[in-house]
Amino acid sequence: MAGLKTIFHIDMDAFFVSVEELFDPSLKGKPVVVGGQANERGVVSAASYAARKYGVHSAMPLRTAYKQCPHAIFVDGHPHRYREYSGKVFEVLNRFSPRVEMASIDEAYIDVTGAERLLGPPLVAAHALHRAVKRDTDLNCSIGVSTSRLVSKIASDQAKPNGVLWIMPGMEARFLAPLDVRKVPGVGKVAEKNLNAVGIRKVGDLAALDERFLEQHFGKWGLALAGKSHGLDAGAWFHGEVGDETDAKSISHEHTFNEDTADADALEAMLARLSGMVARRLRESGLFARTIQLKLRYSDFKTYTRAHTLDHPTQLDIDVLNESRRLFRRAWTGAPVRLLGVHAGGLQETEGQMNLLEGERTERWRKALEAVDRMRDKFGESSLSLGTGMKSRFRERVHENPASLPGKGHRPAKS
DNA sequence: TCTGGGGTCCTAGGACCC
DNA sequence: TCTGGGGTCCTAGGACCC
Repeated sequence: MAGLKTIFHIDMDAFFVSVEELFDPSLKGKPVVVGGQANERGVVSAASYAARKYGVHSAMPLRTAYKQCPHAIFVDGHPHRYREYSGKVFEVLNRFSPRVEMASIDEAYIDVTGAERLLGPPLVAAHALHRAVKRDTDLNCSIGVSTSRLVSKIASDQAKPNGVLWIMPGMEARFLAPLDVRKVPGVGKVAEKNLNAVGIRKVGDLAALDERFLEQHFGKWGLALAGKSHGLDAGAWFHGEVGDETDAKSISHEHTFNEDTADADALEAMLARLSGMVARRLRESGLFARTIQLKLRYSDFKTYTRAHTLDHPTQLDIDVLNESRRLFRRAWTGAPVRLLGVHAGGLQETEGQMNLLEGERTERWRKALEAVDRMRDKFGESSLSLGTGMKSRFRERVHENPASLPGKGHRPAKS
């Protein structure tokens, strides 16, 4: 048994709904749909168990959810609330092990290998954690315990709602065998169909196959799938120790219009807003983007992306906007647009080589924009805007002299 | 059914280089 | 003449996850 790990996967039950219930207890026990109003463009972010009885589930269009369950209560999402409670969950987990990894806002892994003397046997420790989460956050979760991330994640899913499931070392394959292949993380609708087409329905069917067969049919992905069917962390799932920091690979923002629009001014104003949001997050995380990508979706849902790699990586609104606007003007057919997106990739921590003039220009802009960021923090997102969406007199001033933006010496008194 | 928003990873072709 | 082989970067698209 030496070398075996003990990994917990903690998954919050109906997380967004449960947080909303804390703020409005009258929602408890009722069919609740979080994500938007019944007649809005959008999808279900989370559905209460009462709503799930009517076939409502996450990712379902809101209008469909309304048809399935007209008496459901539709609630707008509150991301800041979910982040706050996600932080509370993290604090509880962190008391049990320093090796914590929030895999998303509502799920986490912790590695408790070697903590048996401190926490007791795996199942005892898991139950203690389950109680601690409930006591400190007033939220239910489910916990899977095993020797791998993969099996623990599948186990927490099987334990729902509000349960704990331990798959003892050596029992992994037997636990997985009767489950549908769709339960394996990484197997979605398309992969499920492709696997079914060659007669594979259960994880046990996968495990019984020669892995060379899977590699021949499905390539690298198939080989990783063979490993997963035996309970191993394989492929992209095999990422180092629990809690290892990984650098962000991209930053993006996108917006779906309430109604499709072919109004060039409105589209470019949105492009300016999205570019500003992306650039701001680049500055906040101290990153520079090498590649800017535009995303364009038309009424028929056909989606196009156009990317360009810059000579000099940037974190400035003006550069992100200039590039995304150039890509937009080249790509847009003039037809009504459903969605616009701006994406920054090829992220790095320095801006690299630059000549003196460019360096000075960049530095002036960076300082000005940091001042704008601070202003927005104080007075709200709409207090200042740059680029297309900006009031024209303000735009002139900025273009002539970025240093004249509110900043040092011009800062209004503290409120 | 009429399909959000923020991500990650993978594939595949062409350019370009040695 | 009639076509190499690998490596890396760029771009576009798609599956998948929460």
